[in-house]
Amino acid sequence: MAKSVQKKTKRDAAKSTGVSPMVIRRLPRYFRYLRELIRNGKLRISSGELSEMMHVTASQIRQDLNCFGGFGQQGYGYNVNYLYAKISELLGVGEGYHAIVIGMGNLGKALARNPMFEKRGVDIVGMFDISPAVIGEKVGDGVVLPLSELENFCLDHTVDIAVLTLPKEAIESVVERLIPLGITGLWNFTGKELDHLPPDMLVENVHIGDSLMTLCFEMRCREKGEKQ
Amino acid sequence: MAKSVQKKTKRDAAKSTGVSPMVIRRLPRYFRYLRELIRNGKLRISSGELSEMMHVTASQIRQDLNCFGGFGQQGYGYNVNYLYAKISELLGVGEGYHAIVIGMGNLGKALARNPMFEKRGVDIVGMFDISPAVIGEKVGDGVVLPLSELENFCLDHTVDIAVLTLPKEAIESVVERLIPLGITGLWNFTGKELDHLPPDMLVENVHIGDSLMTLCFEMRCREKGEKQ
DNA sequence: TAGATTGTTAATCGATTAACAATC
DNA sequence: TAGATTGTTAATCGATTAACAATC
Repeated sequence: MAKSVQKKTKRDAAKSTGVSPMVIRRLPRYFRYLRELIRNGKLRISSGELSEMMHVTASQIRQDLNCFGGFGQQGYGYNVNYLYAKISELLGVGEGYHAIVIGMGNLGKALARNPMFEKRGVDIVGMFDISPAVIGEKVGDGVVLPLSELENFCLDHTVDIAVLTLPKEAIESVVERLIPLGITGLWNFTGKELDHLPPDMLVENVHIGDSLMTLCFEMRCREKGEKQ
Repeated sequence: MAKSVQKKTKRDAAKSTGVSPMVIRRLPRYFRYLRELIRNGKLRISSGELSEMMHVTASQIRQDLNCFGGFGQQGYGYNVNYLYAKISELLGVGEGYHAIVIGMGNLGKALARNPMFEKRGVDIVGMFDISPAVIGEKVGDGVVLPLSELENFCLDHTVDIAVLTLPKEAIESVVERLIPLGITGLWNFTGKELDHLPPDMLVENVHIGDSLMTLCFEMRCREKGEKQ
C-alpha cells in the first residue's frame, strides 16, 4: 500500500552542503531514471531493481537516498512518484529558477532551444548579445536583446542564473555587471575559471571538451594495449 | 637546464586502463592549464606553483603525473612544453582521430563549429542528418550529407569517432549501423544509455543537464541554509 | 505471519594528503 | 655544495560495499 514515509532520521541534517559531492553528482542521474520509470508507468521500485537498470550497487542507492532521509519503505521498496518528487525537490525543480543566456552564438542558441531547461524547471527569461547580427533574432520563444539592456532587464525581472556562453575574453566584465544584479548562479561554458567572486555567487563550470578527451584517452589506451 | 627526464619507473605500467578513473578525469584539466601556461610563455613550473593555479594540492599533481612516469626533475620542477607534450600524447592529441557528427540540429551544429575539436586534434570529416532542410547545408567547413550516405562515406574515409547529437529515438538503429563500419568511439549526447555494445566500442555519455541540476541543488541548499 | 526490502552500521576499498629520502 | 623540488612511501581520509537488524 506504500504509504509515503515521512519519518526524519538523525541524518536528516545533511545540512546545507553537508552532503558528499559524489552523492550530489549522482542525484541528477537518479532524477533521469525516475523520470523514465514514470514515463513507463512504473509505480514502485526496489533498490535492487534500480541498481540493475543503473549499473550501480543497490547498497549505494540506499546509502545515497538515505543522506536525505528515509524515502523508502521496508519490504516494499520505493514509491516511484514519491521518490521522484523528493529528488526533484532536492534539485530545486519547481523552485522556478529564472535564467538568462549571455552570448547567443551557436552554443547559446543550442542551449536556449534545448528542452532541458524546461524539463528541469528552469525558465529562460532573457537572452543577450552584443552583435547586431543576432540582436532582435527570435530564438526559442524569446528575442535576443542587446547586452546594454542587461541592467534594465534585471531590474524588471527576477533573474537567478546566468548561462555564460560568450567568448572568454568578455566574461570578466560581464560577471562584474552580474554581481550587483542579484544573480547568484553562473553556468559557465567559457572555459575561463572565475576567481574572486563574492561568497554567495555559485559557479558551475562546464568543459565539454574534457569529456571528448576522456574518450580519446581510452581509445588510445586500447590501441596501445592491442599493439602489445 | 631541465633536460627532459625519460626514465621509466616501475609504475610505468599503468597498462591500458590500469589508471584510476579519478586521475583520468583530471588529465584534460592539466592539458588545459598547460596550454595556457604555454600561451603565456612560461617554460617551467613546480607542482607547488601549479597547485595554486589549479586549486588542488601539489601532492595530488605529483601523484597524478607519476602514474605515467617521471615527467619532472628534482630541484627543477616540470618543463612546461615537455609536460604538455606528454599529456597530449596520453590524451591522443596528435593521434589524428577522425570524427563524424550524426544529427545536425542546434547542438550538432554548435559542436561542429566549435574550435574544441581542432584544439584537441580531432578532425570532423563528415556530418549527417536525415532532414532535407539541413542536408546540403554548409556547417563549419563541411557540408551536411544525407544519413543514407553513411556506409559509403565510411568505406571511403577512416572514421574513429561518432558524435551522436540525434534524437534519442533514432539512436539504436544508427548505432547498429555504426558498429560494422569500424567506428569504435561514441560521444553520446542523446541522453539514452547504450547497452549491449561490442566490447571494443567505447562510449562517453554527456549529460549537460546534470551540471545545471548540480548548480540548482547548490542554490537551493544555500537558500535553505539562509532561511534557518 | 513470513517474505521482502529498507535503513544503518561495520568492513573494505580507493583516493588524497603528508612526509621525506632521492637527486638534480 | 646547498637549495629546491621531485618521486614515492606511509598515513589519513572519504566513499563504496557488505551485512544484517529493523520493520513494513
